[in-house]
Amino acid sequence: MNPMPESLESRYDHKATEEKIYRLWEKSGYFNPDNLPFVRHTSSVKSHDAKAKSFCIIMPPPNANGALHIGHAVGVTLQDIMVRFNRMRGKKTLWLPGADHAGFETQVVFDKKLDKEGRNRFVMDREELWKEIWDFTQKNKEIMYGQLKKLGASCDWSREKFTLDPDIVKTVYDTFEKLYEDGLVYRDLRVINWCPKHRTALSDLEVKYVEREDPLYYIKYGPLTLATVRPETKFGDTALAVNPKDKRYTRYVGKEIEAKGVLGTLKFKVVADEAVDPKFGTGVVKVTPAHDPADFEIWQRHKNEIPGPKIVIDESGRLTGDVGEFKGLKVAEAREKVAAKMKEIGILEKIDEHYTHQVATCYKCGNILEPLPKPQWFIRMTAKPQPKTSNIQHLTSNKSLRDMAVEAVRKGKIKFIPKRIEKVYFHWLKNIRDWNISRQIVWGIRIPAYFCLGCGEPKINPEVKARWFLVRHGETDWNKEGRLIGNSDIPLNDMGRSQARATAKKLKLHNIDLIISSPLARCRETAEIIRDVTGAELIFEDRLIERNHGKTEGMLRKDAEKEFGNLYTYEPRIPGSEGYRDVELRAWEAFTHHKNDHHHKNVVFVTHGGVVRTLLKKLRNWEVERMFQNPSVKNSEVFEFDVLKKQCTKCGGDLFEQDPDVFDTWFSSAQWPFATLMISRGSKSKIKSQKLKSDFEEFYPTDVMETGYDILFFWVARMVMMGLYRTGKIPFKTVYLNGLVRDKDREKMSKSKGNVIDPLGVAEIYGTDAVRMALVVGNAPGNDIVISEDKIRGYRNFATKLWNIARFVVSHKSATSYQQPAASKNKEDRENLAELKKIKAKITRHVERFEFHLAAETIYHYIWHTFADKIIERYKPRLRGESFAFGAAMRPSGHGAPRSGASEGASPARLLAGQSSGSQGQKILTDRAAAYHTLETIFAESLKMLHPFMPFVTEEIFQKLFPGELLVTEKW
RNA sequence: GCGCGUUUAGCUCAGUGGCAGAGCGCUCCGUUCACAUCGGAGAGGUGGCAGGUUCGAUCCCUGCAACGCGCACCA
Repeated sequence: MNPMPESLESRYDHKATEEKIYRLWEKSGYFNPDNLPFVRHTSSVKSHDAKAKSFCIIMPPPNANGALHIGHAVGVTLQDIMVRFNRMRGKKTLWLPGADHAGFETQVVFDKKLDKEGRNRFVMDREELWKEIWDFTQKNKEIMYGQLKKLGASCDWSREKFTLDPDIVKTVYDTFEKLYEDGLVYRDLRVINWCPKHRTALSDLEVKYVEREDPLYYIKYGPLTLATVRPETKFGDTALAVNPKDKRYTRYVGKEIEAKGVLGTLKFKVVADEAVDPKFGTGVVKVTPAHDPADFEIWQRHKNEIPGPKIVIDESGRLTGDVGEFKGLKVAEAREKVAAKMKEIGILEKIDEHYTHQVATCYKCGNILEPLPKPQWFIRMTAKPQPKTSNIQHLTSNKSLRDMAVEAVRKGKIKFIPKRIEKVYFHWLKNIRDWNISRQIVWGIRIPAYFCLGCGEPKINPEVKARWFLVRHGETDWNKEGRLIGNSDIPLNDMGRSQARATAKKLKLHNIDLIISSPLARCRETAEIIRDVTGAELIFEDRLIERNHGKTEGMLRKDAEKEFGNLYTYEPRIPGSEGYRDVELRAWEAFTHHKNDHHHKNVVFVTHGGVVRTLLKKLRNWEVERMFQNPSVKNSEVFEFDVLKKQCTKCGGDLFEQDPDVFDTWFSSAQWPFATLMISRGSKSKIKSQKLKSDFEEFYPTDVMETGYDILFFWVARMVMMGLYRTGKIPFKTVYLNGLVRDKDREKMSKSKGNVIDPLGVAEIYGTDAVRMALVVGNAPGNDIVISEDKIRGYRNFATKLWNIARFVVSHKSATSYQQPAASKNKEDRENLAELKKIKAKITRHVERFEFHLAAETIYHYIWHTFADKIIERYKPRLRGESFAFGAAMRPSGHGAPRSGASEGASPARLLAGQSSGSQGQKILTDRAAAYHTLETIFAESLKMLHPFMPFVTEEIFQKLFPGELLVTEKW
């Protein structure tokens, strides 16, 4: 027998309740599918048993770079509805939570933070910056998880994953390696989308085209005239092109024409290419392969005829190279000045001032993107795998990634809700191009590509045996003053010591075993600081001392230069000095000697600027000129090399340098469904011996992927590709796409517009349940969601209504346990229970069909306008024992009495003495019990049906009504 | 240019081949024992426009318009 229910407070206090209830759920452990109990059958209302035994949703990991917004709340609510519903139906239900490091997005957020602090990542040390962002995301992650709990997310926290967890990173590396082995990933020089502000490449998806009106310049090129909006790229022109069918220009094709240019006379060859539209402009285009993707392709088609990319714009969007007086100007300034100059020298024929076109901009900062030629890693979307090794057994499919993704949906293995999204999906895949996955930022998963120092051959995901570092000593006073220091024993100054400490701290992350240092004071001190911080062994090596400057030692560099000319020569020039050749000889001898002895250790060489230079030359196989062109080594600067277990297959070298770039976050996100589930939980032998299924076997393919339609291409399509590629199976069976949340004026919410609704803020005011309900009702799949505080308030009122219904029901509760009552013979009871059954079937159907908005509205209406307004009102007389006095509902038969007699002490205060004796009194009593039980059954079922939508208030009431029971695992 | 979506009450949105729905807002009435964070009653829609299919269309088809979105592009 359960204890008597507590009476309810007069008001529902969501603040006190929500936290308490979430703790109760967590304590039960039922969010972890491994702990789920056998489902009890407590209801007289039948529901069909679920056929499938498990149910799994992988939560789209929110970005760990800020608080959750209302869009997250939509997703969390919809997923939680599905998860709670399926759990209540007895399925082994897993909802796996996580967080995304969100490479570029987080980098941008962090850049802004740095900017506010007057800092800038481009001058920061990689490791230092990484550590800071790591701390930043970890902090955000914890806040975010707290927010998910506040939203009632019933996910399994024991399986929580972060996209930078080592096991996830390993999976991502393995995928990259497999792609490489299958010939589906390659590194190539292409003209890519470059954001000059963020200084990184972007994928095609991250480009936002905006319409702009710009002048269209008609420029005379010798006998021809062409139109361009970018006269400033003229310096990078390497040819002219016309359409092969354009008769006007046939006679020029293959010929070289001479043209007057801003910087003098130019000669260009004219090529014929289909890409040129004869109807646009004059039908002649200039070919600028370095700064226009289309021109780059024209060049590739005419490689033998015309010169390749000639770079005239740099990474910050300024003119560079052979551009005369325009050097250093930003693109926009240069455009005007070049145009003015053209006009001046009479080659500007005319200007169409109102030419509208689409301009590629950065989707984050809105700056105009600069097409630049850069070698990047690309994934082939439309090519079949071509394994590098002859062993093709490991191939999961012989189809291109694109074709796999198309087929899975075409064959109906993956269903989209709403269905119309399929068309968009197919259309995108049809036109897809190779995916640039390199990003020139620090925050992310660093690409596991190592380039052989000897020959440049890449090695993917190799085993690293040891890391070797070249470090220049910290600053000395002579450095500061600009004096040449060779073998003089000048100590570090304060700055030098602090530089050395910073470097030491960084090196500590790499578990240094050995420090090999030049014995000169400035190196010795630096090395000792590194030793003290890292605890590594320190030895000295005479062959690492600085170049002997001979007569110039101790002189100010400018004075020395004045007197002796160029100081930086391969052969000795200054009396008594060494040339770089001499330094190179002895330094390389020392390096190889120690490498033989210590190749398995992590080693730091502490040495001098000149020595580092010569070592870099040898290591990187530079020509002599390249060594001198390269900027000089800064005090305490570090160069890292990796010693790989296996030698380079091409040249036999074992020293490599890792690609500094990181992956596009979506590359790792694309692997999220299987990466999170492939992680071994407990020992494999345990799983094997107990014949337990691993998470991957149990839950993959997952059931539903619920996310916003705005990341259909970014994420969903790529998950399908990567899932199929790695596992041979689809990652999920159904994709449910929700809309974007808009404000009352249908504006997209954004921080900059200031129209954001903070879901946690309004939850604090109106309760989480009200927010969830407001986000679900009227929210058809794929349609944008309009939310207002009024609507939330409306559902807060509903929670209050529910609470008051509970107060009424509980106040009539007898000392009965919650058991299945015998069927009431009372017509009214039977009719109401029959209607309840219908409503339940309807709601079940709606939820199964992902029509959550309809399910929510149905239960809302049933509870308020049927149960509360009609049923309760009609039952009031019976509950008061008045029904017989009016000869109402119940037939004069006692058979309908529920098994669990509800007589003694039932609703004590309301039992009037006169009615509790005699046969008439008995009938009244049994009718009251039947009425109550019907009411309680309907209410309990209503609570269940509402629970996925409004979990907190329903659980709280359930606790009061049936102390000791848990609604969260009640049988649906 | 190609494609997609939307157009229903004052506002924001659901839904259905057969008397048109919700929330909020509005009007009137009501604080008696679940509930004023409420209850009761009510006003309010030629369902964008024009055709077609049908016994019957808000729903299906065609065209148009307005708004929104996605994709692709030529300098």
